[in-house]
Amino acid sequence: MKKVRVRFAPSPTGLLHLGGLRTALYDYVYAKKHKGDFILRIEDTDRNRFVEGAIENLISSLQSMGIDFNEGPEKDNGYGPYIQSERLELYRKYADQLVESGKAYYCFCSKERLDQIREEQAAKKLPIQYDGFCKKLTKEEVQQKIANGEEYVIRLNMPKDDLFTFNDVIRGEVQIDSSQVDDQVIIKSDGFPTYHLAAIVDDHLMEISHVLRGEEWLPSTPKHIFIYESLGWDQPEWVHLPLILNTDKSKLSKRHGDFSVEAFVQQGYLKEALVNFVALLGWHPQTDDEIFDLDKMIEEFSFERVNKAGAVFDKTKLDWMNGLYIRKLDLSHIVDLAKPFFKEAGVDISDSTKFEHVVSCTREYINTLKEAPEFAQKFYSDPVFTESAAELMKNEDTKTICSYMITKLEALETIDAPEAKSMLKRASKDLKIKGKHFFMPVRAALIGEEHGPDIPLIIEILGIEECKKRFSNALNM
RNA sequence: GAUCCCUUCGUCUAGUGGUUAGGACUCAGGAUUUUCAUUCCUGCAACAGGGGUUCGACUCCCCUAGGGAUUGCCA
Repeated sequence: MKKVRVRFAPSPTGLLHLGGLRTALYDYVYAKKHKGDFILRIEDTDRNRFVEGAIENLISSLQSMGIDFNEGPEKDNGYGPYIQSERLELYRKYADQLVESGKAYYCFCSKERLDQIREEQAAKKLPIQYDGFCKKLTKEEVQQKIANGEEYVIRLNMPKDDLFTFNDVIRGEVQIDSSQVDDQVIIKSDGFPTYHLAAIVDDHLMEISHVLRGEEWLPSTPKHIFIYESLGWDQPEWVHLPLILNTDKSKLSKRHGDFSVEAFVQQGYLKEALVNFVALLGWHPQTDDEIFDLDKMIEEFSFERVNKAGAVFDKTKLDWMNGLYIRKLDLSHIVDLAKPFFKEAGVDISDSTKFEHVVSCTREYINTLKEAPEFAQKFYSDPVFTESAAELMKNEDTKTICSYMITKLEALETIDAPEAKSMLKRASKDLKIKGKHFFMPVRAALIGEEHGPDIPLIIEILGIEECKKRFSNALNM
């Protein structure tokens, strides 16, 4: 069997988005599973859409998700360069070869003419295609026009009465009548190739075994097959992945919000959750397990378990899963990840022992790291009282409890949660105030809310001095 | 308009001729907890429709409908 070599080939036109992440993920786990190579190739053949810094961002986003490519820019394994704009001669060479063999031809049609024929075809409700006008040009005429400096493109000379039948790993046999396939431009007037030529040339030269790409490429696959055949090359396996959709079922796009990996990370989503969640959009392991890491996915991944239908991206479930990981992963790891969010919120977290306690407590309540500072605000600044908590403070019992607590705390040097717990127990007994009539006022006095974390834990986090301060403040309300 | 792809709870999905159609998220109820959150339990909720094939269809075939993608000198 041919060595597995798969590639993720994004265009540097922006940030890595969820769809790209999933494609890269499937590429990666498939390569890993079959001890193959995972190649990153940059498809920057559209100079107009190139975004400065996008290549670097794509690479860092991938790495931040734990997806490493073992071949690509800066990691040449003999198949480079891996950036298409550095491979222009190659595309030109094969385009010439296609022209030579009659599988492609020069076209000098103006944009105006193209627009016009499209308009006419639309009016007549015909398929919209190039009409082959320049196909009849003789070699001499072509030479003459080029010599005159006329702008040109090179188009594929698609057969018109053929049936393209190919096998898609996900969908099975797909048939497309060649009359439906346009004479696609493969070399643009600026001399750059289009995707259709560049991707095929590179996939062949880089010995790609499986082409994983979005389903939107399915209709143009005949063009690609035609190039393979015309050049006498063997086709790779076609693996068209189902689309990730917006809630309205349209292809996930920027118009509906920012679905970049970077944005999710900034919103406090964990790579474990993002990867896990996105993997499930179109793929499912054999078991009912939904929580898994990259290693387990490598073990279990197969194309047979990839779905055909598009998957709607549902943030609610991502939130749940993210919360799960926030609670499940090592505390120290979550503490590190939470730091930037607190810093950004302007919280002084220099007391690392306290901060660790705060995070340990806070993570039980949140689904994204971004929510953490707001929840933890009660541990770092004076409590903001809810209306009902403030009401509680006026209660006589509350005053009694607070004074009692202050006295008891004064006798202590340090306190931890178990000690606090027994102190509270004694207090409740001594004061003969029980259950929520005792605990609610205490919590309210300490954090300004009736509901929230375990009181002993709050006391431990706050420390003796802060507790005393808050109890006496409560006394004066 | 044309071509192609797709169609199980609201959403992600399991299911490959015989199942009480399973799981997860959401939602509702309950248990635990001084409270909230977590956790656990229970519940609500689906095979797009119509024809076949078959002793038997969610599963196979056809049609219809719906959705999506493509239809660029973007990828």
